[in-house]
Amino acid sequence: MPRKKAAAPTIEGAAKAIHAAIRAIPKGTIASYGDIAARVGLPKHARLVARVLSQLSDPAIPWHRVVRAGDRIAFAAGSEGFARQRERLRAEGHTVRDNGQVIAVRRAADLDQELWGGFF
DNA sequence: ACGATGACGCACA
DNA sequence: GTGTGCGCCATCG
Repeated sequence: MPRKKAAAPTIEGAAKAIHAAIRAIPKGTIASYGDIAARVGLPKHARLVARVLSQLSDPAIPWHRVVRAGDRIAFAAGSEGFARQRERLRAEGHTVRDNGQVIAVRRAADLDQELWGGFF
């Protein structure tokens, strides 16, 4: 059978997987946009993840656990989104500086190593 | 088709 | 540590 050409990922097509990946971030843990994209098999699509979040409708999704590379809040310091995310992150035990830098208790990117690294 | 726009990421000065 | 530039890629006018 003729192989289907690789279609460009769309919000519609990727939203479900991205939602699931974000819901899977444990409480007290943060992950970057790039982490989420890679997790759903779409490396280099961090911006797609951002787009999904910007149009997020389901309030049950812990969007606040998703930060920019370098553990920085994506919103501009001083914006509403910034304030809300900072509140939520602090509520989960993280420290957030005024400039948006997050001193994370735990990062999803390091979770695997935490689970295995100490034993081998 | 083309250029502008993002809740992005990385290299470099 | 901060600012700037460029790559990336789906969307939109």
